[in-house]
Amino acid sequence: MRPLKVKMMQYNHQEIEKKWQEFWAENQTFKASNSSHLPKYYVLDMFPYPSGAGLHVGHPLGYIASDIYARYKRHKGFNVLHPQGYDSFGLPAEQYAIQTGQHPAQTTEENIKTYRKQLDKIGFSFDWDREVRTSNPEYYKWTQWIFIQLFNSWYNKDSNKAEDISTLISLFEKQGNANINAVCDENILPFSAEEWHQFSDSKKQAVLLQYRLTFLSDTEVNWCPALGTVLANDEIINGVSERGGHPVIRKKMTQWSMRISAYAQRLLDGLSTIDWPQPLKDSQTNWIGRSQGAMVSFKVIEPTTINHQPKTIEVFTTRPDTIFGVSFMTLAPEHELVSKITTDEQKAAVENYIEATAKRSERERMADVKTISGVFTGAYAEHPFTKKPIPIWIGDYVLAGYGTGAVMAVPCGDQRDYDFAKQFGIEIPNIFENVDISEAAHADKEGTVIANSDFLSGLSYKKALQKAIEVLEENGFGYGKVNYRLRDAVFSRQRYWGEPFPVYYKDGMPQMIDEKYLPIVLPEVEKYLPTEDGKPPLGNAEVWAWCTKTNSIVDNSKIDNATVFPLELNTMPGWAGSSWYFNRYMDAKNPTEFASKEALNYWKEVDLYIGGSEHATGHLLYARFWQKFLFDRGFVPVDEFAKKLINQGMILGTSAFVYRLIIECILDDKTTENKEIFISEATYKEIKKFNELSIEKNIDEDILSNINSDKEYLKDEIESTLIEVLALENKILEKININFSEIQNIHADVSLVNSSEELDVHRFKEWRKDFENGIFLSNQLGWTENNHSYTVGREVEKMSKSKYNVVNPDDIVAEYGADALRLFEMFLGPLEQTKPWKTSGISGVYSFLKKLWKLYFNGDQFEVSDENPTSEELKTLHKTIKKVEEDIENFSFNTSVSTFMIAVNELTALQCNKRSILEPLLILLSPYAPHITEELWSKLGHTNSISTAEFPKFEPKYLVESTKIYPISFNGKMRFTIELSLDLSKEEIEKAVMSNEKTIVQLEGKTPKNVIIVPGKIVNIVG
RNA sequence: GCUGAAGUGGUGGAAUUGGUAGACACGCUGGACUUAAAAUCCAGUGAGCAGUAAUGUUCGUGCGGGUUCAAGUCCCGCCUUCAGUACCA
Repeated sequence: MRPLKVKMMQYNHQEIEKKWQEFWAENQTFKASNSSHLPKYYVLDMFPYPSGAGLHVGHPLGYIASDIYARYKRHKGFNVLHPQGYDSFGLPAEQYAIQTGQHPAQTTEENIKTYRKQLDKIGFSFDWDREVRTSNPEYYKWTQWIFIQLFNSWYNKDSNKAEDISTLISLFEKQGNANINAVCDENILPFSAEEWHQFSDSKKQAVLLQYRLTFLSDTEVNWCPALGTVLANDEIINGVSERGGHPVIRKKMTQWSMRISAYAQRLLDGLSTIDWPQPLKDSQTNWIGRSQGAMVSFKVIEPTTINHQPKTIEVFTTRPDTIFGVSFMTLAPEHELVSKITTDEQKAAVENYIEATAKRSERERMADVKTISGVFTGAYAEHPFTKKPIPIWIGDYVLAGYGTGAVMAVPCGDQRDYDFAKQFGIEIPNIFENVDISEAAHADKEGTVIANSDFLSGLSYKKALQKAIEVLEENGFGYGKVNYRLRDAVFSRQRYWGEPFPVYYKDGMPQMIDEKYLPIVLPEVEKYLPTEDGKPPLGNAEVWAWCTKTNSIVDNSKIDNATVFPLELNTMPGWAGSSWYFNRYMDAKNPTEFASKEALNYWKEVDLYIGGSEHATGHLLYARFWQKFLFDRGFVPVDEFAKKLINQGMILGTSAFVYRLIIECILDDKTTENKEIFISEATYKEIKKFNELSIEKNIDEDILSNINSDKEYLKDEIESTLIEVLALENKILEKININFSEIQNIHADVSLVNSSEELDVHRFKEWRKDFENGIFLSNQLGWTENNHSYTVGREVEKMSKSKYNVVNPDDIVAEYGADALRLFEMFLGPLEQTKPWKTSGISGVYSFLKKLWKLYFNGDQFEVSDENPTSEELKTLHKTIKKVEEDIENFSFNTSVSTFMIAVNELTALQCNKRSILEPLLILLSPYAPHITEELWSKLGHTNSISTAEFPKFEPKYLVESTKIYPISFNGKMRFTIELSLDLSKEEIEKAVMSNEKTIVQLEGKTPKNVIIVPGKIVNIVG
C-alpha cells in the first residue's frame, strides 16, 4: 500500500464537495415552497437541450451566475424558486435514431443522465423536484392543451386581445363578418348573418380557420425531395441541403401556423416594460419591423378586346409622398396576378423567369443582391392621380412574403428601384426640388421638398406624407397603414421527435381532440424517416388513427372517415415546449392544470432570466407571444414572463498549435527522405512574414536580402539538427530542401500543454501516431530531445471537438473542485462579455481557497477565537460586505471574486482568526463557493446549512476614516502624496500642501496660478 | 450595407458620479525550502531614459482633434475586431 501522507486538515475539495452535495440532496435544502410568508424570487436559466456531447466549461457560466444570485437572495430572506429541466425534443436525437435505429427517447434519457451528473458536480442549488422535460407526456399534454386554446381563439382588434372563438361565432350569427375587426387571413370573402346560417358545417369551419390564432395554411417552404423533408433556412447552403448536398426547391405545403402577427404591436410595446438588454430589445424591434405608410391600389389596365374582371394591384409604401415619382411597378414572381395579367408576347419570358427564380432558395436570392433581374409582363396599371399607364414588371428583388408582394417603384427615391430602372431603361422622373439624381437615388427625407407632384408640390416630406394619405383616402385610392415585417410562424415539422398535434382530420378539416383525452402520446414507428410517398415520419405509424367513439388512438386499418379518422402526421417545432415551461415550474407536477392559480399568482413571473443572446428573435419572441395569449385568455396573471433578462457571454477556447515544415533530405547515397520538423510559434511567424513579403511586389532590396539571410540562417540551423538526428540512424545528410510556403499549423490537444505553454511532446506523439517521427525544435531551434522544450502557439477560437480545445468541467472539478470552477468562471471577466478560457489561470482561485481554509486553522488544528476583532479586521470585513453586495446586485461577479481575494490576503496578513470576522465572511462567500463554506460553517459549530444564514449587515461606521492620503498633482500630473486629516477645510489643506517641502521643490520658486482642492479627493496645483 | 458590443501591460481583466491608470489574478524573473521535482512561501514585474542606489523623469488606455484645473471615462471625426441581420418597399 502507498503510504498516505495527506495531513488530516488539508483542504480536500473532493471529500468536502461530495459530502455537501449529498447533504443538500438528502435534506432537500433547496426545495421551494409554493406558500410562504417570505417575498418570492424566481431565478431561471434558459432551458438546456441535453446533447450527447455533454457540457463543456462554457455551458455552466450562466448557471453559476444565476445560482450565485439565487443563493444570495435566500440569504437576503427571499423564498427562491430556482428550477432546472430539459428541452428534450429535438433534431440531434432524431438524427441519431435514423442512423442507429435507437429510439430517441432512449438516447435522450441517457444524455439527460450525463447532463445531470455533470450539473450535480458543480453544486447548483436547483429544486430538482420541479424538473420538467418537454418530451415527457405529462408535460407535453399541456403543450397540446395550449395549442387547442390557440385554435379556439381569435384576435379581436377592438378589445385588442385574444378571445374565445365562440364570441366570434356569435358575432357571425348576428351580423356576418363585414364589420368585424379581427386579425385574420387576407382575401376573406364577406358574408351576412343569413349566409353564415346557411353555410355547411365544414364551410363554417373553413371560415373560422381563417380567424383562429393557430391555423392551417399553404405556406412556402424549403422542400428537399431527396431527404423527404422540409428544411429550415440554416440547413441550406448555396441552394443545396447541408446534409448530403441535395437540391432544395421552394414549394407550397399545408402547414400549421401561429398568428403571431396579431401580437406584433403588443410585442413591441411590451419591450418598454421589461428590463432586458438593449441589444436584445433592438433585435426584437428590428425583427418585428414596424413601418408606417399607406396602402395604395393601382388598377390594371385591361386590354380592350377581352372582357376581364377588373383587377387591382395593392402595394404598401412608406413613401406615399413620392407617388408622383412612380414610373413602373414590380411584382414578386410568385404574385398571384402575374399569370393573369401577362400578355401573350411576354408569356414565355415571364414563365422562364419564374422557373429560374423558383430554383433559387430564398436565402440565395437574398444573398445575391448585386444581380438585377426582372421581366416585363406586358401589362400596365393606371396611376391613381395622373391616370398615366405604368408598366408592370416582375423582379425577384420584391419578396412575396413582405407587404403585398408588390411595390410601386419610385426610382428617383429608392436605390433598388433606381438600379432596376437603369438596368432596363425605364424613365426616372425627378420629383425632388433641387436634387441631382443623375448618379443615384435620393432617399433622404429630411430637408427634401417635393416637386412635379400636382397637389404635393412644394411640400416638405412630413407635410407631403400627410397630404398624400389624406387625398388617397378621400378618393378611395388607398389608406394609411402600419405594416410589420414579422410573419406568422410556421408551426409544423415533418419530424418524429416532437410533440404530436391533438388533431384528426374529418372531411379534410382539422378537428381538435377533447382536452380530457390528452396527452396524445407519440406513436411507435419502425423507421424515423419520411414514408416512401413523402409523408412525415408519423406516416410510418400503424396505430395512429382517432376513434371518436372510444376516444382513443386505434389501428390505422380502422379508418373509415365516419367514426375513425386519420391523425395529424406533423409534429410541433422545437419552440413549442420552451414557450411556456417557465410557468410549469411553478407547479411542475400538477396533473389537472398546467399550473394552479395559486402557484401562478404567487410566483407570477421570472424575476431573473439568464441565457444566451442567440435566442433573441426565436425563443424569446415566441415565449412572449404565448405568454400574452395565455394572459389574454386569463390563464396567467402577467403578460410578460420575465422581468429582467441577462445574456451571458460565450466562453471561447484557447487552441494550441504546433507548426510543421516538411523537409526534403538528400543523403550521401543520393536517396531522399522527408522529415517532419515542428518549429515554434516565433519561427512560424517569421516564416509567415517571409511568405507575405515575397508575394508583395516592389519590395526594397535591403529587406529582400535580409529575408534571404534569415532564411539561410534558419535553413542552416535546421540542417545542423537534422545531421544530428540522421546520425542516430547512421545516415549522412548531404543537403536539404525547404519549401517555406508549405508550412502548416496543426491543432494540438490543449490538455497536452502546461501553464508555460510547453507541449508534452511525448504524449503528443502518442496521441497523434502519424506525427510519431516528427522532430520538435524549440524557440532557439534546439532539438527537444536535448532538454529543450517546445512552446505551442495560441489562438482564441470557439470551443469545438475538431479544434481540440474543449475543456470538460468534470476534469476541472476533479482536479480543483467545483468551488474553484465556480469562482474561476466568474473571475474570467464580466458575465455578459465573450471571453477566452485558459485552464492555467485556475491556480489563482484554487490557492485563494487554500488560503481561506488556512485562516480557520492553526497548523493542523481547527481554531477560531472568540476575542473581539480589531478595527482593522472590522474594516476589511465591512468593506468586503459592501463591495460584494453591490457587485451581486449589479451582476458584477468577477469583481467580487477579486474582493474576496483582497479580504483573505488582508486577513492573512493581520493573522486574523476571530469568529466574529470569519463567520460572516463565510456567508458572503457561500453563494460563490458553497461547499467549502458549508464545511467551515459546520466546523464553526452550526448544524444548519449555511444557505439559510442571514446575509451580514454592512455597518458604515467601520469604514469611517479620519485621514486621507491626498494625491498632489501639478498641472494634472500626480507627483506625490500627503496624508492629511479629513477634518481640514480647503484653506487648511492648501496651507498644509503649499508649505510642504516637496511642493516647494516642485514649484521651483514659481507662484502657482491656481490651486484646485477637492476635499477628500485630490489637490491639483496649476502653474 | 444596417444594427449592436468592444478596443487598457506578455495574458484575463480592474478603475461604480470626470479626480493617484494597471486593483485582483495568470505568466515571467530572482530568492527560500527540497537530494531533486511538485507544492508552498517571499520579493520584483507597463515602456523608455538618467542614476551604484534611494529616486527622478518622459511616454502610455485603437487613431486624430476638442472641452476641462483634471479625460480610459464627456463631445466631434475616423480605424479595427467580434456578434446579429440582410433587397422590408
